[in-house]
Amino acid sequence: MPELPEVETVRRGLTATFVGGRILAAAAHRPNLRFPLPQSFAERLTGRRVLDLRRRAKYLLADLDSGETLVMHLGMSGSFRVEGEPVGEFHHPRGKPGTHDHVELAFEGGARVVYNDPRRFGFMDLIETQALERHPLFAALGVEPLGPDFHAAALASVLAGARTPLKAALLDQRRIAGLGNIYVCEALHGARLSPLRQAGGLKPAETRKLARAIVEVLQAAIEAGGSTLRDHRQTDGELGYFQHSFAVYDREGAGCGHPRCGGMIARTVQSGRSTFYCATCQR
DNA sequence: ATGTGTTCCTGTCCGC
DNA sequence: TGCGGACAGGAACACA
Repeated sequence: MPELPEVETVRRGLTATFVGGRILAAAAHRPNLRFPLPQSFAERLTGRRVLDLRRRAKYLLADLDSGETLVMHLGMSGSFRVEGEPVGEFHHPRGKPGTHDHVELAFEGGARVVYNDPRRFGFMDLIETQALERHPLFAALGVEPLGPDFHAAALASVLAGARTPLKAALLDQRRIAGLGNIYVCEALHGARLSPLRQAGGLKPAETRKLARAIVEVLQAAIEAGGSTLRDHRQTDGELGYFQHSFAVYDREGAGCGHPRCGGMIARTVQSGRSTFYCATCQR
């Protein structure tokens, strides 16, 4: 599910509860998500204060006063919700957790944060904060598209020489980190570039258009609370609504929205995943 | 080194 | 209404 805008939306929604908050109790209702949860997961969270809640690519990072960081990835279907509950208690209506509620955190003051993930492609880990950047999960991640280091030259540099299709290159988290299937399709449409183009073959003007389109679509999506196809919820349960602004994603057969184009949105498959684009104006 | 296909898991939707 | 197949926001992994 969640790409950069959805994860950023979740980060903002959890900040009031997490940052400065103390975890009074933690519970894992199963030993694994996509991967096994780390040793003594609940114990290492219990009693900890959260110093900061950050995002890197599609990862949420909660820095703890123990020197460890709780790393959270939402996979395809992960979501968080915040509920008020009696302090330190996990009280379930029928005496057991809700369907696909896998991890719960009870905060001082009564807030209860629940991680739900039907497909269980998400995962959590506890990693020494000071060693995060060297950890295999993060060491190879590419440039942060909403960060200060992202501009046309940076994009040109990570695409240089790549003979893979533009679509695949933009999905590659080692080149640029945080884009997924939706926002790659949307950004390529915004830049009027074909997803089938060879990634290393863009002209400078095309690279500039693409860099701008990426930033614009991500910012607009964050403004809208992300996109809800099925699972994504903001932490208060509200839907995202950027899906109403899609130009191409899941819009096969619809008209292209670019002025005077008149083309029709097509769907094709690239490396096993749907690509939506306008073959008339995306060249 | 680089590229593509398969896999993990559950749920939903569509056609018959 | 039921059933099978396709498909879904990710990304590690195995292979050509």
